[in-house]
Amino acid sequence: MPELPEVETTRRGIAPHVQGRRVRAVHVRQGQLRWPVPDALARDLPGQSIESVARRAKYLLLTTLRGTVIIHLGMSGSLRIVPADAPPGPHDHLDIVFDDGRALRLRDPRRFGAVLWTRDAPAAHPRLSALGPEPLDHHAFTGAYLHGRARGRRQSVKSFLMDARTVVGVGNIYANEALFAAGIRPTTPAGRISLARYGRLTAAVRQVLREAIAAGGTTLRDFVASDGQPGYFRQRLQVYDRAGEPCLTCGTVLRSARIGQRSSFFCARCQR
DNA sequence: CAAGACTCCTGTCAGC
DNA sequence: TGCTGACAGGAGTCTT
Repeated sequence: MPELPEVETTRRGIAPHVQGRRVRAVHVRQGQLRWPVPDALARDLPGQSIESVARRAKYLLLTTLRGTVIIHLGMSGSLRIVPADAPPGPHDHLDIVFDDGRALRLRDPRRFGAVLWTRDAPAAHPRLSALGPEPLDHHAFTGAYLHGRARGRRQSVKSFLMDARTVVGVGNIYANEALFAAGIRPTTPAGRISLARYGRLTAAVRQVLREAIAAGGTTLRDFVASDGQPGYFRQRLQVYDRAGEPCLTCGTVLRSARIGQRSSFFCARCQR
């Protein structure tokens, strides 16, 4: 169930096997994902070469000269490179088969993911057009940006940070971790946080995401990279899923709370 | 308008 | 052992 680091890990894993390859066929075994897989995918993609494998927010973009495949992994999706004749498992919904006899295979038990196809510029696609800045873009994602956007908002800073219109890619794990790293209580109204603290928050978000990417992401249950390997950031989590355990900074017992229907974890001493 | 609840789906786990 | 309910890394859509 990927956030930005897991999607980026997936992107880096599949890119060398996919880039420059020509698509031979598209096999859709279960087309009822978040949205129906469009018929145009299997019609237009075969014969095309993959020019690049990019990421915008948590979307993967496989670009060709004729259009772009847009893939979202939802909560439970993963992509693997497999021999095209490998028998699919029960949740292996879609294969993109390449000219080297291998395939990019999407597995997604919960089917919250999506595979879309657009012939226009992907940035203009309705799913991508209203997204906020990339968190690793330090020109766009600044303390001043967050502070200005939060003005007058009573929403909790955690929900504000997880809203893709504010900034993309920060899901539940990394929102919890970044707020801990910045020393900010997740329940604080977004509009009541100073410019200086937002500066610290943007730095914390970038730091946490960079470290998680370097560790290959976080595996809680079923996330695997395209080579089947889990991510190793779990052992570095400071607060996520650690309610009742001691804070690794000060020893205070960590607390949990429900914020916007999402589990939240914090240290009442380190985060104020 | 902003903010919160609800929804999609399957798997897993705690508690009885 | 088996059943039930809560919950899970997302995010679009609906309601208040």
